[in-house]
Amino acid sequence: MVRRPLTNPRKEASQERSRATVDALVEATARILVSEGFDKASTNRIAEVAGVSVGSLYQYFPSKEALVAAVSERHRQEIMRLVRGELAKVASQPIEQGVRTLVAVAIKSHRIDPKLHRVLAEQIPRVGRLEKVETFNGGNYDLFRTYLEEHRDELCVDSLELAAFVCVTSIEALTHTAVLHRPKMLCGETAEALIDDATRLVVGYLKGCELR
Amino acid sequence: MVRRPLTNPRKEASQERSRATVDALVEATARILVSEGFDKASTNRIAEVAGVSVGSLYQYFPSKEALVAAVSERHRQEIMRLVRGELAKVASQPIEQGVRTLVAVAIKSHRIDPKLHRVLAEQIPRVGRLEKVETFNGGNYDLFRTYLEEHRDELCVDSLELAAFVCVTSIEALTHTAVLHRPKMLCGETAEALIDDATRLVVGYLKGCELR
DNA sequence: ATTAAAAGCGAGCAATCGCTCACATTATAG
DNA sequence: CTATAATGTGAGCGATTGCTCGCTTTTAAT
Repeated sequence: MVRRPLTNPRKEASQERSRATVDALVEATARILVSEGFDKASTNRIAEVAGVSVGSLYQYFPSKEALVAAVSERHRQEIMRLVRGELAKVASQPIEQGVRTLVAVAIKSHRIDPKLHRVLAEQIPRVGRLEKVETFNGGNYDLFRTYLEEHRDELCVDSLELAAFVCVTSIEALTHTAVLHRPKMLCGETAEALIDDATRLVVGYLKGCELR
Repeated sequence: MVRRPLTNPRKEASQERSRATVDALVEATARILVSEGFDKASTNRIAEVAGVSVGSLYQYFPSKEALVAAVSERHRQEIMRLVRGELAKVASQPIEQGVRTLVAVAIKSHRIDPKLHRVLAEQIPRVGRLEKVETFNGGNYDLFRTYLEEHRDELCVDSLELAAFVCVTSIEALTHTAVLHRPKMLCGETAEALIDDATRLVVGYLKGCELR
């Protein structure tokens, strides 16, 4: 059996020209996802918008899924960069203030590219290699867990593992749902009310021992 | 301009035979969604599995979307029926016990048909007439809000509206994520720990005044 | 028995999709 | 300059999709 010479191999971009092509493709995919939706993001259309040929597209991305995954990954990393930075700042602050900052940054992270965030959350079928796109929190659990460990003495919970899950999941859900489905909730003083309550929810849980 | 005689009109099933056809179609759609995924759920395949012809399918459902929407709606109503029933039982119980029961029922509701629930949550592109599928909580906010109103004196929150949002969103996210992405968390005593913590999270928020 | 409406059928059309491949162009090395 | 690799091209294939329409069968009413 003979290996086909050089047909399939999806290459890694090495020269500068090809790097630009790859960037254009990812960027075009993101733009189409936002402006036309997932259905309309066909490989032909992506290539057209990117200003390259379909052939070139398939030199760097083995499938349409791979392109969407690249867009999703880029977005996830932007969010992680923001969260990581903010978490470093509040590392030494007490729980009360730290959590409040994190709630604020959670909202902020949903505003990096809200339209893309929405499409990624609502229109992408999590299947095949898109299965692990899941939530954008993968690494956030560990980050927050580490933060909690450094404040162990302030806390009143049995398991930091479980606590991190409860806090991150709740904050993510509250901010995600608010931004996507309750836009009014983030206008004017209502936004403050949400941040207040979300903070109280989480801090009360982390510090309150009186119950059980 | 002449109206086409009887071509498009997607009819409401009136005779008994056609009712069976409609049921078979919805059931087939659900089965395919679960066993083969959204992509494979083509109208031709749905009709084949249902044991009817594509023509019959289009007599009752104007599009593939409509079929998926019907499946989603059926699932949503099953959940609502469960929640509504349980909420009636705890209506007169104190917050502490009521919330605990509701957390339990939230988990239970995710187990009505977990595989279908997962497909509906992860693979269905929320677009067109599927846009309002959203979460399965639409009516739950109001239900829970009513419950809170009847226990106003036990609570320590500014806005019941906001409180209902915070509680329902958190409980839904915690149970949803646990069932779908943390199956181990619901085995043995870990399940109790999650229920304990989720309850403490919500109750502490609803009753705790000491903070701010 | 006659008739008309209701329900069911399925071959097949038009459109689209993801993707390939034979070829052209551009860059790099000797 | 020449050779070779890297990069880019786009017509178009094969498969699939959502859906239509002319037709048959079943049911209910007269």
